[in-house]
Amino acid sequence: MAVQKDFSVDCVVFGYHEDELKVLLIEQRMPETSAGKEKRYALPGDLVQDNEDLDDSASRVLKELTSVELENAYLKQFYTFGNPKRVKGLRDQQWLRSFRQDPDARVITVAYYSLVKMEDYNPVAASFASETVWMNVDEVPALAFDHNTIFDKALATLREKIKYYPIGFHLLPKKFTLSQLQHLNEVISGEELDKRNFRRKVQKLPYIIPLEEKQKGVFHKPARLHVYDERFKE
Amino acid sequence: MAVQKDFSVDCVVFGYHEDELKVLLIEQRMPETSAGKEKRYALPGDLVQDNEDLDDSASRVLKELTSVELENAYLKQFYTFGNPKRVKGLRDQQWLRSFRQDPDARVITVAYYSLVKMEDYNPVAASFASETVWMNVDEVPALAFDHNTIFDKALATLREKIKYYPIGFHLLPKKFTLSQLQHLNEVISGEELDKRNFRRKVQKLPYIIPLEEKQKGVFHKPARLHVYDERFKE
DNA sequence: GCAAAAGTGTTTCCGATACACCCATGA
DNA sequence: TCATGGGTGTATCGGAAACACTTTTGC
Repeated sequence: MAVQKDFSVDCVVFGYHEDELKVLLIEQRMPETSAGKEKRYALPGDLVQDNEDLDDSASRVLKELTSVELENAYLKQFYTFGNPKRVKGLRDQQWLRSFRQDPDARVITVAYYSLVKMEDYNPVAASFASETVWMNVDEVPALAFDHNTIFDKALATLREKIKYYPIGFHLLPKKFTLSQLQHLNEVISGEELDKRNFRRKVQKLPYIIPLEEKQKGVFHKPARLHVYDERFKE
Repeated sequence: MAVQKDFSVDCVVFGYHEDELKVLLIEQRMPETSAGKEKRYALPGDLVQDNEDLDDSASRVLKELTSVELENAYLKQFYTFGNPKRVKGLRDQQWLRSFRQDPDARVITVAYYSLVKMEDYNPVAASFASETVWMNVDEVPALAFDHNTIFDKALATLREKIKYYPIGFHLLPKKFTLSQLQHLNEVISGEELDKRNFRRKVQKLPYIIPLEEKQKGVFHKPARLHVYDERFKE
């Protein structure tokens, strides 16, 4: 008899807060009988349901996490992981035996990455997790299954993509200042940018729209706000 | 009882010959009882075997097609297709019922694209296909399953990638002329390039090595040959 | 000698870089 | 009034683009 097979999706959800790039992790609830009781984190994900398309499955995972309708979330498939041993670790097996119908199934997972505006976002614990946290991307601990591999590839993909395409906006509030945008770019690319050159270049872009509105309640000269013209959404 | 599931890989194999970009298709052998008897083409692909990694599966498909050891073939995963209806067309079902154990299984397919040197390549009919052909990418007919969607995305991915990364070499003979390289770039990108500017730029690249050798037996001034330094392989 | 493609330099333009000071606000 | 980040202009450099003629070979 052939090995039982299953499909899942996993989502690498990026956010940005206080000049730091974050990723959303769930704390994996371990079974009572489990040996190690320390916390363990995983990427949010789930089995693909019968008759459910892959993109819909990823959207559902995201939606269940936030209990918010994220009508326009940026969510892209980026890679599929199918190593036959990817769910065969000891603790992975313990978890699967408690929470999955077919713990011995071979599971390949289609991975998505998502960029969200953290302030719109209110993640809640899903049924199979006890807690969600935003973790600094530099401080991601050892994760369940092959999720470190998935996360690393997601981050590399994001960095690669942002070199050529202006997708960073999805991480910022609707109205943002040019400094916020610059810091975001610096954090993701890891390079410092010259303020004047950056502003000149950005202001030339057709999809960055300056508003008349200014920041309020700040401790210094208030910055002009800008919006991203969503019609350019890739 | 849940729907039976299966994984497959499909390969979009690109080649280049006489200034035209080609794709390798297999003629799908239809069952005797089949209604329509006309030819139908499909991308090469197969089910992923138990305990076989995805990349290995794609390599195997490529190798079976050519019966040649392609030690260094350029072969990259690019997208996964999992629409629940993707194998539910009438002719698709006829084919599956004749050639697959679980014709009703839901199959998601991990798609790869490959760049090969056509002159090294000697594709043979695999057991499930009667013939293979190199088809001009502009003349690809209606294919089996969702293979037109897969092909379109592969071509888009190739065009996108080649904008920034020098992967075209994998399509050319080991020793090539700068004109061949220029034409290749023009065909893939769809844009004409200035000869002098192109040559200046290319000669500055560290991974294009000029040889002392020249073309022979041509009807005009023989061009200098160049090689791609494989150490730069992406 | 002619057809066919190879090969070669210079000028112009534009975007990328480097760099330092004044401004508006809340405390 | 001061601390904080916001906002601005110019000169230089280097790569990108435009452009036409001579060379080598086989026939």
